Amino acid sequence: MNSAETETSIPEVRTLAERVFQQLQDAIVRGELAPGSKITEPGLSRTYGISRGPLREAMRRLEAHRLIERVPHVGARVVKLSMQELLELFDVREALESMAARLAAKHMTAEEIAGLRKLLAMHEGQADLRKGEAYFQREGDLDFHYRIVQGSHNRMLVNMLCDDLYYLVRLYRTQFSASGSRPQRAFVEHHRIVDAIEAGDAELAELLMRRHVSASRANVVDRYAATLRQQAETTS
Amino acid sequence: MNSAETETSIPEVRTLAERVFQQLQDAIVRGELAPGSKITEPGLSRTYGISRGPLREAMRRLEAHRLIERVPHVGARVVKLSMQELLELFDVREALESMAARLAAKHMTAEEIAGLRKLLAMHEGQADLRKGEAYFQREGDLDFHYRIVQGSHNRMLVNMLCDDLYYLVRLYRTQFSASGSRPQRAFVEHHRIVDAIEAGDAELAELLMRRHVSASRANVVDRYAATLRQQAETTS
DNA sequence: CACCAAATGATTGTCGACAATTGCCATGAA
DNA sequence: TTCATGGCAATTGTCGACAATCATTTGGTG
Repeated sequence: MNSAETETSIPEVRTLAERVFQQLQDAIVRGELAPGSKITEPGLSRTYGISRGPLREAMRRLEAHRLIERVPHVGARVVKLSMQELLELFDVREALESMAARLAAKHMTAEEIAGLRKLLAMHEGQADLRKGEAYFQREGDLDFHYRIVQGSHNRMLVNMLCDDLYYLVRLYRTQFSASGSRPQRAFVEHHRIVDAIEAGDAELAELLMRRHVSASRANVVDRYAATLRQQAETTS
Repeated sequence: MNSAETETSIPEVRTLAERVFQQLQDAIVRGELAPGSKITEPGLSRTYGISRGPLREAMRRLEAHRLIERVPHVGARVVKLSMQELLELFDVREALESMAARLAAKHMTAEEIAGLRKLLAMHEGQADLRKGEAYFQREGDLDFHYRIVQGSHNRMLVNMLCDDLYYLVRLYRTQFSASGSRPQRAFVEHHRIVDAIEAGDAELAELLMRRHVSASRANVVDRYAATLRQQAETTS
């Protein structure tokens, strides 16, 4: 929610390790740290001007969030993502987010639903202005899913999806540089999901969210296949 | 799989932090560390005879696994579990394990299915010998679910359920001291799930696993209500 | 020329100490 | 008696240094 533009001006976070963790997380998600690149403790220690103690703590947290991979006595490297792992992530999201939609239909308050409608209206306005520009749509899509998850009022689910998996989702988007596409389709699906939630139809909300994520997965598969085809043409 | 009985004889784990992490994890899950009790770094440092460095690393991992809760500059304490959080855990398990069953029906090999059948047969043999003794059944139940998850061949799912959530499940079992009960019912459901997996019926396997976890959740709710009633009688 | 082995360099794991922040307790005033 | 305030002790956060481990390179040998 609150943008993380305040770099080093105000020590919003209490501890050094927390701050460097957020900085590293941002750097990885934005692609500033190349995927698969080896990151070394003394190097980052010099870069961020802190000791290795808090840095190790930050790296531990990055590992827990699956943003880096560590092997004892060898080192850590930014996670290198394969297509298979991306599909695995989609399966997990399908399971978790459909459950979130079901719970949201039960527990979401009227105010939350109203905010959701307002969000969708704003997204469509932006989409009308800039067709094709997918960036805002992508962030908006993420924001939509984010709110549904929070509407489940299940803290464990919220932690899993919003604190752990969504950074991975954003990472996949930057690394595969695959836009969301599916421009209008997704909007309609979003509206239908909100309709089901507003009607308190948990089963329907769950089913629609499931199809929504599944369609997104299928879209990624198609785009990936197209990319492979294009690469084959370029090579030949 | 491989029992963790080798305490300190062979340094099976390479790093000290890893070892003390497993020890602490075991101590928490077994209830040796009281839930909600404050754990202090110098105290554990003296107890396990290691420095605070690796100990902090172990505590970070425990925090990532949701076994302890930390607040900066204040300290850490063993997670204190409420009924609401237990129910939230069940919802997450229902979503994740039903997806695991669906994927298992698609990807499980013949050998894995055969091993699953063998496991069920062994469980029933044990159950015949000691009716009411729920411990082995509980561990066996956990083992059954464990294998289904692994049968999904989805590494992300396996990590989430087997490396993160199952320690929480075991912790809830020890802290609420609620046995599995549902003695025969669960066995039948397990068999039906394997039947669906063997038939390659992903939809059915998913549905059955979903009902299975949901029924287990309802059972926990009933037992909890009974406990509350009993406490009310004792107090009055 | 290819392959194996030891040494080297760097990186990770571990440790003890210092500084900063927090919570608690005693003391004093209203 | 109760509340606020100050100081004190304990714990956490951070740092630099040492030891253990691994990857690489260089030298030697078949």
